[in-house]
Formats: sequence, structure tokens, C-alpha cells
Amino acid sequence: MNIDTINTDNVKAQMRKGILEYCILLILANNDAYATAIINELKAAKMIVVEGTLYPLLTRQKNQGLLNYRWEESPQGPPRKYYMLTDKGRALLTELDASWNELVKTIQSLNKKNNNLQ
Amino acid sequence: MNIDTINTDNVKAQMRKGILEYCILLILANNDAYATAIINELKAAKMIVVEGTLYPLLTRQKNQGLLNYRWEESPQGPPRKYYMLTDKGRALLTELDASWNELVKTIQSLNKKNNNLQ
DNA sequence: ATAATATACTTTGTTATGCAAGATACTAAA
DNA sequence: TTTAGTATCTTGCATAACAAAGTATATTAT
Repeated sequence: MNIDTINTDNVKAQMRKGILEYCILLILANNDAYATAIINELKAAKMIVVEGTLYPLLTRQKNQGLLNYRWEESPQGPPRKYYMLTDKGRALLTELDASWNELVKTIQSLNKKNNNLQ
Repeated sequence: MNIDTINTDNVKAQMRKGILEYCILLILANNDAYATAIINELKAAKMIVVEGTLYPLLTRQKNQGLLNYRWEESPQGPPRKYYMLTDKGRALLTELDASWNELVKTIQSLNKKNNNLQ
């Protein structure tokens, strides 16, 4: 997914597909985090995500320049890759916030129509 | 996507992928409609969808027993396939409404965290 | 008549991506 | 030195969104 594509026409269509990416940016906007912590946070929010999904996604976002990472030693076990938002990532997050709000409104309006007629 | 899968564990994960399906059920809950009309309604809501996406999706939902259709003559042009919700489709729509609300709350809570810390 | 245009449905091939499953690697404790 | 726990990464499969082309029907213009 190209960041420039998101910004133009089909924001909501891209939002539809990008909710997981959006959630990751939201989590990282709060705190730098490593993959397992992100998975746990998503699980706590009842959004099941597995490693085979998350790792490639983080790599993709990093390659797009949305994220960076640093290695940190763990109190127990192998070192952890802590991801953090870049400026570009923060900029995209701001746009995705707007797209998300639009999507919510769109679905509200589709719902409202039904309520009016029932 | 299996209707029984949706109802159990990973509602939000399925919701993420199923927003377009959700929108179609929402539109059809309002009025029976044929494909071109559905596309226009989604375009009006700035959710770009093309024929190559919509037609297979409608067929899928019909095969799952969520939709039925009837043929209707058009004032101009070839006959139209009007889709309508089945009872099963309405039941799923009710569940997806709940899942959607949960997803909105989840993202609100991820957002709230950030606001509290800034 | 018939060619052109508009409308509508369908199919094909490509690409992307979510996931299950397994592989690799580091650390600590038994 | 083997087991258990934590963590990252990879592979192979299935699904699905899309672009693009194809098929079919009806109307209008020539």
C-alpha cells in the first residue's frame, strides 16, 4: 500500500483494509513497543493478531518509512526490537484519524437510513 | 468467511476484513438493490468499489444464504438482479452491528490512551 | 436493418495479505 | 546439557480486491 495512494481518492477503501495498520500506529503513538507487546495489547482489545501477520506488517511499515526500531535487551530472553513512529508515521496517523472518523460517519449514515424507515 | 466463525472468537478481526460486506448488508437492509445501485451508493459515501469486487462478493453472500435475488426488467437496458436480505442475512447484520460498535470502542480506547499522555 | 451507445452482469489474471505452522535464536534454570 | 520461556523471522497456502476484458440486452441514431 502506497502512502500517496492513501492520501488521495479512496481514503475509506484504504481505511477498510488498513484498520490493523491504523491500530499499530495508534499503539506506537502511545509508547514505543516490541512485537509481542503489540500483540498482547491487540489481544487485550479482543483483536486477535498472530505473529505471522504482525511481523511482516511491521517490516512493511518500516520499509515505507513509517517506523524505525532500536534493539533493547530483555530482562529475560532474547533482545527485543522496539518500534517507534517516525515523523512520516505520525503524519500518516493524523490522516488515518480523519479517514477513520469519516468511515464511522459513513456507517452511521447508512444505519440512520434504516432507522428512519423502520 | 464462515458465518459461524464470525460469531465466536475473533469478531473484531473478522470485522476488520468484513467492513465492505457489512456495508452491503446495511444498504440492503434499507432497500433491495441491484449491483450498479449499490456501487453508486458506496461511491456517494466515498467508498470506492468496482464491479470486479462487488459482483463476486454478492455471489459469495448469496451462496452463504445471506442474500437472495430476483430479476427485474429495467426501464432502459438489460434486466437487473435485485438482491435482498434473507433472515440469515438479517441475523448476521445484527451481529455485525454489535461487532462494529465494539471495534469503534476499541479504537476510541486506543486513542484515549494517547490523549491522556499528551 | 444495423451500427453505435448505454447499461448490466460475469470472468480472468495478478497481486497483496492474513494466517497456520514451523524455523531460528537467545537466556536462564534445572 | 537439556528443558522451558521468550522473541524474531520465514514459508506455503488460501482468500480476496482489483484492473481489464468479455458477454449480453436494450435503445437510439443512421
